Amino acid sequence: MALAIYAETGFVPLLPGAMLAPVPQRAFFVDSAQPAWQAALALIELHLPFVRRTLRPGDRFTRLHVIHLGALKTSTTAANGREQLAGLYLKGDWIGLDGIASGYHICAAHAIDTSEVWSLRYEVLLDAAARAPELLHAMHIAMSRQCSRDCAWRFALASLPAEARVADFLCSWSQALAERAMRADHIQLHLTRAEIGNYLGLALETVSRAFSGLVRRGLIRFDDPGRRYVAVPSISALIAYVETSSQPGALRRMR
Amino acid sequence: MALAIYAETGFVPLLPGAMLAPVPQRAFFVDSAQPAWQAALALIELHLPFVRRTLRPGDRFTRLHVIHLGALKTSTTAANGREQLAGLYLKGDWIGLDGIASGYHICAAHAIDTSEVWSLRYEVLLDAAARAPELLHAMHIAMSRQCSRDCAWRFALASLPAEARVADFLCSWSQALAERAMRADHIQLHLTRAEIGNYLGLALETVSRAFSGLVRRGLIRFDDPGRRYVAVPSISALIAYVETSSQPGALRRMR
DNA sequence: CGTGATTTTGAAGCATTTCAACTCTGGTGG
DNA sequence: CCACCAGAGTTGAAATGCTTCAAAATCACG
Repeated sequence: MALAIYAETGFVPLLPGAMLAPVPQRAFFVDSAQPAWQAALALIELHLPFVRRTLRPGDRFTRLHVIHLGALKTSTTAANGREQLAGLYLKGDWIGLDGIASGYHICAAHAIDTSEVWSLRYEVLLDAAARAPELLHAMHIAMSRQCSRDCAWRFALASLPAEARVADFLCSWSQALAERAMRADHIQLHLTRAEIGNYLGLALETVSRAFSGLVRRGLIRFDDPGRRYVAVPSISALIAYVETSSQPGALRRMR
Repeated sequence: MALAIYAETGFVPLLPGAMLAPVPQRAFFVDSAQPAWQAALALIELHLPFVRRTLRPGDRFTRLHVIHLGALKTSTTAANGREQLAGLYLKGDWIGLDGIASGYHICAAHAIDTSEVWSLRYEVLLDAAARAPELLHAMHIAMSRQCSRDCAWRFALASLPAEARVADFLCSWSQALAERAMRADHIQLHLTRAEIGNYLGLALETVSRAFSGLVRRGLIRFDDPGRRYVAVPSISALIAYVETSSQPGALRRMR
């Protein structure tokens, strides 16, 4: 795992209108070899002790978890009882990071496919990190990715119409599969239309119509009767569709 | 800073439908004394070296930043040039965490009020963290809070109608001020209606109408002619309004 | 081969966006 | 000091997109 380091330390007063600039510079570590999810799993296996356990539906516990296999969803339950899907997670993703700040987990996690999770105690992880800084960095990458993902998702939710939002959802999913060297052109939705709608802020009927629309455009295909296995003939076409759809109502001259 | 530690380490296979349960148990550290933002600033001051610098509007750089004073906004720019507000940050918040994973920053930060930022190199932070684990924990708390906040915001965006979404925005802002021992009943919006709309996924006219509606309900007041200083007579009333509004379209029986 | 859950589709209703006109604020220069 | 102007905010009316309600089709499961 080759690492390059950039950036310096500074103490910076800002005036209104000042700007901390974005993209093209590189910052922090740049991982040029192994994918992040794989590195995290390898490091954990190397440095941390495990206790093998079985979790059956209905069991409950609270810890920091790294997905070794399968797929999970997280959800929050609001005061009024409304449930809200918070995220979808695959191999190498970390779950439970939201609990560090408050001492309580905000989200519950549900397996949506046969899964295996490595469950860690936070302070054991920190101990191990003292001996293996890469392990710590792996955790930071996981948290950072989470933030980035949320950021991208926010963009979709705030600026895309229904059909493009569903398309974007599929693109993200496909990309997540590709990063894990899994088939990215066949997506198995382990979720109902209602759950997808909940996740995307749409009514389930709207999700259904969006799928139908995408099929009509030839951007996706359903090969199974249950309509839960999405085939994506051309991911780039799907991405292009999302991008053209984000033009409208482009929030005229902001700022 | 008294800390309590819970949870153990385990290795957990999951079946579909299995669940990593949520709330009521405590997890990880529970900070029972100093507020998180204050602890972070104190720890940094104690353990890290600073270089004093001035950043003028238009200057640009990329690093990890902790806000010592003021208010910043972050935004992303999509491929098609559309700008999207990503977040608002106050004293003690960390900016730039999104850059750890990819080596690139996804967001640009703009000061929306006179601000002072402490700028750190990630690897210097890690070095210092080896000697002062609390410092590391402070950073983890910051990242974790970021995730939690995004999660709550996602809820608002996906499930609240326009007027309640604006109300929720004000509630969050007010709460952020309260956590920092600042006046929480007078909010200075350093943002235009267009920016607020962009942030909340609404047209600027809708934001304006929502404000008018909230004034009509007596939930807020504008005391200035510019209509940028919001007075909130009763925060609890505002919160209550948000909660009653999240009932409808409650996404009938999900799952 | 029913039964219940999930998905699809249609039509009506509603919230939000869009388009457009107008007001107000704050800054600039005559 | 006042007139003017650009930017920001408000408000109305029409258009649109999404939700809701309703019903039918399909699938999964015992």
